[in-house]
Amino acid sequence: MPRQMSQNAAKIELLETPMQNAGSVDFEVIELLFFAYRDFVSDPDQILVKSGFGRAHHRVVHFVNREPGMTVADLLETLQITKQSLARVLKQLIDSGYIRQVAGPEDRRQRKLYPTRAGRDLALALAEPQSRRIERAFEGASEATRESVKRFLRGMQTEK
Amino acid sequence: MPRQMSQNAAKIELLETPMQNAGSVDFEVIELLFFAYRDFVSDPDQILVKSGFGRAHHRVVHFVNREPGMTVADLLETLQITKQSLARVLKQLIDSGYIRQVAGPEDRRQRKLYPTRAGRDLALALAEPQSRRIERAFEGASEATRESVKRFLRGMQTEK
DNA sequence: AAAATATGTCAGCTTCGTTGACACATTTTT
DNA sequence: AAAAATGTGTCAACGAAGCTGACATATTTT
Repeated sequence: MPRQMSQNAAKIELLETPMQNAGSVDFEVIELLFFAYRDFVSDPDQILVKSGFGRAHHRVVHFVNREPGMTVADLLETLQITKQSLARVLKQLIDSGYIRQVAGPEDRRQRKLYPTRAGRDLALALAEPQSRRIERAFEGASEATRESVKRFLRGMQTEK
Repeated sequence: MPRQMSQNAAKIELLETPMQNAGSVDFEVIELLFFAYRDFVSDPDQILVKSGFGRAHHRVVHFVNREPGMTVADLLETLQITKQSLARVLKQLIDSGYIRQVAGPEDRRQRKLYPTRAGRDLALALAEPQSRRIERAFEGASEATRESVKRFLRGMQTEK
C-alpha cells in the first residue's frame, strides 16, 4: 500500500498531456502574439546595435517623432516607465543629437521634445523593416480585413 | 549672412511636423502592436509578482505546459535565448516544484521537461487574464474575422 | 578511441526597468 | 507675498533578464 501510494504520487506530479485550448482559454492566439512580437522587435534590434542604442531608445525616438513637442510627462505616460528609467536613454539621445529639448512656451517648467533631422532619419530607418513585415503579413488582405486586424489590436489595449 | 545661416541651421535641426504614414511605412499598426503587447503582458505580471517570478518564468512554464516532454534545446529554440539565460529561471522553477526533468528515454543526455500539477495550475492562472483580454478584443467578430487576425499574426513571424 | 552533442555551471558584463530621496525652477493656490 | 503643488533632473542602490566566454560532465556518434 505505501508502495502503491508513492507510485501514484509520483504519477500525479508529472503531467504528460499538453495544455490545450479548453474552457475559453485561447492558447493559440496567446502564442501567436508572443511569436509575432518576438520577431517584430527583432528587426530594429539589428539596426540598433550598430548605433549603440537599445529598444528603449527606439521607443523614445519613435514617439518623439510621431508627436514632436510632446513633454517628458507625455512620454512617461506613453511608455509606462519611471522618469529615472527614461532619463538615461533620453539623455543619451539628446547628447547624441537625435532629440532636442525646448522649454514650454506657456509653462516653462515643461521640456518639449523634438527630433532633429538625424532623429527623424533614425526613426524612419527603424520603422522600415517593421513596416515591411506588417505589409507582408497583410499580403492579399482586403481593406476590410486590415481594419478588422486593427480593431482587434485596439481591443487588446487596456482602455484608459 | 553668417547670422542668416546660423538661423537656418537651427531651424533645420528641429522638426516640428509629426512623422506620419507615408511611403508604405505603417506607423499606425506599429504602434497598435506596441500598445497591444504592452498591455497583453501586463496581466500576468501582476500575478507573477506574488509568486516571486518574472516574465521569463512565465514563458518557460507556458511552453513546457503546452508541450510536455520538450527538451532544453527545444525550449532554447522556442524562446530564442541562450542556455545561460534559461538556466537561472529553469532552475528556480524546478526548485520550486513547478517543473521536473526526466532523462530522455532514447537519448539520455537530454532533459525532458514536464510540468507538475502546480506548474499546470500556474500556467492556467497566467493564461486566463490574457485569454479574457483576447476574447474581449474579438468581441462580436465572426469566425472568418478571427481567422484573418490569426493569419496576420502568423504572417508576422519570421519563417524558419 | 576520438569527436560531437546535450546539458550544466562559473564569472563577469549590459540593458533597462525599479524605489527612494532630494534639488531646482516655475506655476498655482492660499 | 508666502506656501503649496508641479515638471523635471539627478544621485544612489538594486533587480530582472538578457549576453559572451570558458570549461565540465555524461552520453552518443563516428
